[in-house]
This record gives sequence, C-alpha cells and structure tokens, in this order.
Amino acid sequence: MEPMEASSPTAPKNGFPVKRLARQLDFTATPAMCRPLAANVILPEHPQAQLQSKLLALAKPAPPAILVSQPQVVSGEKSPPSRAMQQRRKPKVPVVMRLAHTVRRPTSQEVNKCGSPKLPDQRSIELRDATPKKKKQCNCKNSRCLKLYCECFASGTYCNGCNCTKCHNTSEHEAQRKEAIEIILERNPDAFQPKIAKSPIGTTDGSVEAYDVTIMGKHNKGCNCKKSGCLKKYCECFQASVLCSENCNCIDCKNFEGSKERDYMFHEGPTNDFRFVNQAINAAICGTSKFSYFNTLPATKKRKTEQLICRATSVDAVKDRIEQIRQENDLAPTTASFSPLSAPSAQPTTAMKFTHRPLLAEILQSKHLKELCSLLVVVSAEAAKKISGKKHVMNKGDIEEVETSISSAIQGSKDVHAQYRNESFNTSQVEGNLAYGCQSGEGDRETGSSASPETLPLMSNDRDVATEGADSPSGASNPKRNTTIKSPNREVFKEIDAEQERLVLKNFCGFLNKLITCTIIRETSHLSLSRNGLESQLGVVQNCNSNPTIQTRKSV
DNA sequence: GAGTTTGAAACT
DNA sequence: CAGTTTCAAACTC
Repeated sequence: MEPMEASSPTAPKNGFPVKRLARQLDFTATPAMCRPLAANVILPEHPQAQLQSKLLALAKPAPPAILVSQPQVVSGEKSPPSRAMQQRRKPKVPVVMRLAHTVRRPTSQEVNKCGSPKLPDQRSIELRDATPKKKKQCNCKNSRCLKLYCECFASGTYCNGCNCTKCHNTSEHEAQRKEAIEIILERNPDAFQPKIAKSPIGTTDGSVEAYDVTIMGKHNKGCNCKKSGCLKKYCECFQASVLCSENCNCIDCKNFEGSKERDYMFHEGPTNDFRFVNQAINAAICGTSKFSYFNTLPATKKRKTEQLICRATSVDAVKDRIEQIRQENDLAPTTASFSPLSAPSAQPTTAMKFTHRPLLAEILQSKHLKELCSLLVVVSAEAAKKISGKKHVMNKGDIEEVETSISSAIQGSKDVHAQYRNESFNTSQVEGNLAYGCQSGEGDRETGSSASPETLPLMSNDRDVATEGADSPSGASNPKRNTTIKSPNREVFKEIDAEQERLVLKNFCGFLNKLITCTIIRETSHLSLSRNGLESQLGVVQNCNSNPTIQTRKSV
C-alpha cells in the first residue's frame, strides 16, 4: 500500500497521477493535451499561448523533446508578445537527455478498480500523455485565482465550475486578469512555460511483458523539497513523474534512478526482503534514526515492514551493536546525522545536500554477504586452530574434539554454500548472518530458525545452550556439535569462543567500514558524474562496486 | 471533513 | 539574493 493512497481518494495508483495535477504548469503536457478541454479552454490571449505562438512563428527547428514539452499551443492564434517577453526572453532551458526513468504501469487489477477494463494499449496511451480525463477544479480562496497558486490560472484556463471564492479568473474580470499576467511575466518571463521538459516515452525493452515504461524528462527549474524525499506529490518532479535532476536543490532526495524507496513505491512492496535488511544496515551505518522511506510509510505498512525486518534482527539492535563495535574499536561515534557521504566523524553541513544518494543495496549484494559469511567462518575456524595449537596441555582427545568442531564449522559453511548454489539463498539466512554479526551471536534464539546454518557453528553461546538442552533441535541435528558439547575442557572452548568472537567482530567491523568507504566513494563519483558527465570516473564507481568482503579479507 | 504538512509562489 | 510569509494542494487522522 502506498503512503499517499492510504487515505486520499485522489491518491495516484502506482505512483502515477490519476488526475489533473495540482499546482503545476502542464507538467505532463503533450501534444495530446493541446486539445481544448471541455471545461477549461486554453485562451488564445493567455501568455502561454502567446509564447507558443511566438516560438512557432520564429520557425526555428526545435529539438523534438522541446516540441513535446510545448503544451497548449493554439494553432492559428498569434498575438503580440508581451513587453516582458520582448525585453527578457531568455533562452529556453536546454533539454538534456536523462537516464531512463522507469515507472510501473498499473496492473490489470488496479486498472479494473474503476470498473471498466482497459486494454493495455489504452493504459499505455493514458500513461504516455498523462492526460487527465477531467480537469481538477481549484479551491482558491485568497488569491482570486489570479496568481500562480491557482492551478487554472497557471495552466492558462478560466475557472469553470471550480470551488474557488472571489474568483477573478473569468472573462468578466479580463482586465484584471491580463494585468495579473503581465505582473507575473515581469517577475518571471518563464512563469507560464511548461515546467517539465519531456521526451517521448517508450518501453524499456520493448517487450510486451515489460510493465516498466520509461519517462524521460526533467523539471526545468527543479524542486526544492526538504521533507518529502521527493516521493510525494508535494514534489513537482514526482508529481510530473520525472526523476529529480541536477536542476533540483532537494534534500534527502529519493526520486532518482535506482532509488529503492522509489522502486518500492512503484512496485507496491519489496521485491525481496533483502532490501530491507540492506536498509537496516544502511540506517545503522549511517547512524540515522530512521529508514528514509520507512518512516514515510503509513502505520500499517510500517508494521508490516517492521515484521519483515525484525524477524531476525532489528534496526535498533543493528545500530546498537555497530555502535558497540565502533566504541570497542575506538571509531568515531555514530551520530544522528552521520552520513557515509562524510568522513565517519564528520557532521553533515548544509553544503552536503546531495541529491542522489546511492543506497547500500547498490553496493552490497547478496554475493558479498555470502563471502562475508564464508570469511567469518574461516576466520572463526582459524581462531580455533590457533588457540588449540597453543594448548599443549590438551590431550589428544580434546584436540580431536576441537578439530571436529572446526570441521563442523567449515562443513556448515560448505553446506550453506551448497544452498546458495542451489539458489536457495533467502532472506532468513541473510538476516541470520546479520543477527550474528550485529548481535554477537545472539541471533534469533527465540525462534531458533532465523540464523543461517553458516553462522550456527559460529554461535558459540548456542553450543552452551545446546549443552543444557538435550532436546535442542539444533543440537540433535548436529551430532558433531554434540561431541563438542560433551567436552570437559570447557575453558579451552571458552577461549576459542572468545577468540572467534573477537576475530569475527573485528572482520565484520572492517567489512562495515569498507562499506562506508565504498558508499562515500560511490556517492562522490555519482555526484561528479551527474554534474560533469565525466565518464572517466566510471572506473572509480566500478572500483567502488568491488567486493567489500574481498577488501576486508585482504586486510585481515 | 477538519486539521496538518508541504513546498511553490509571492513578498520583503 | 536570502529569508519570510502566503497560499493551496497533499496528506493524515
């Protein structure tokens, strides 16, 4: 369930505006919108029509994208451009081709919500021109509908059937209306220009099954959102179904290509639980007090998401554990505003208003976690070997038991890798791994099911638990571990456990630090790329995409 | 449906 | 040009 549609009857389905968008200047305008609407006809004397006429009269071949973005051209109507236009005609904002912006088409179920089934082609057409069937009526009270606050006025139409009060956006007040238009144009000659430069839309891969359509375009002026994450219709970019661009000055933007939050919105839910685990780690590493998009979810959705996350771990637990690790390693403390953008101990400044923030999920992939788990198992085994080697006083039987324990751990790793190879990797395994890494082996003892088999051998405490509980399922399922349980040399194992835990935590901490570094580098590169288009920096991004686990392993 | 939040527009 | 206020839509309850 999307946040915005939870209670609002006008909320868009699947992120698409389904009605005339508010407070906008023909964001979604296409040639299809040039058709006069029944209720609100674009007036030929309107500056927008005049602008269009003048542009056409200039007869300069414009790029197709610009033509597409020119809305509401009234053919045949040519009126003298306003004084403001003549004096201050600024060159149009060049249309820059942007990365594909994928948006989900409505499902058949959603389409059928309105009662009438629609053919895919019809849906496609509706999405492409985004033309609402009925213009929304304004509700202006104080602006007399003579300011850009008024949607009707801004779009160059008379108010007709609106709920506004003291409306002057009518033919009866034409003089005042023209005056208002002139004043606005004096202030901003582009005030009535379309805000979105949009290029044609096409399917991303041309396949029939593909329910992603690509919208290319950007807000000419850009948005300045601060709190909405650019994922609500407060944001003009989001409202127009375009990605935020370099024109924007938004804070904590999530309306960019690859944004998991945005992806979540358009897909009405996580494609897999792994995303939320990543977000949990991301939040923990960043020290933020929230999931970025998570906190925008409605309560019911939050609970659902919380359940997903908390099955094996929790954000707070992850944060607490990472904070503990940081303190143990004399690392800079996490703060509520810590960001991977900055140095670990740096506070973000107002200058750090990065628009496009790559999420951890872009860097951390399941294979990395797999390798991390393997690394931790190996490190743990090596620790056990190391300690056992030092124990000259141990008798042969004890050594055999230690070796049995080690081989058990390694076997556990092999088993889980067999699972991975069989594509059986699932979230609970990841969560189990995280639970171990972040909660020092406390995992999900209550359920006893979330920790991955790979981490079970590492959970030294569980061995003791199994010792005291003969009916423990895990203990019963692993006779080798039972062998360890019966060892009289518990001190040796305690030492091994301590060493294992120390090394595992140390490596896990290193892994997290590598992730932070990767995120910083990638983000910096992302910013540089978006601003300068320096493709040469792709190498940095690629390097950043390299496996942090391997980097950690090298550093061991 | 009332109240709150949000960000663009308008104003200083 | 930056900060503040106004405004109406979006959103929440």
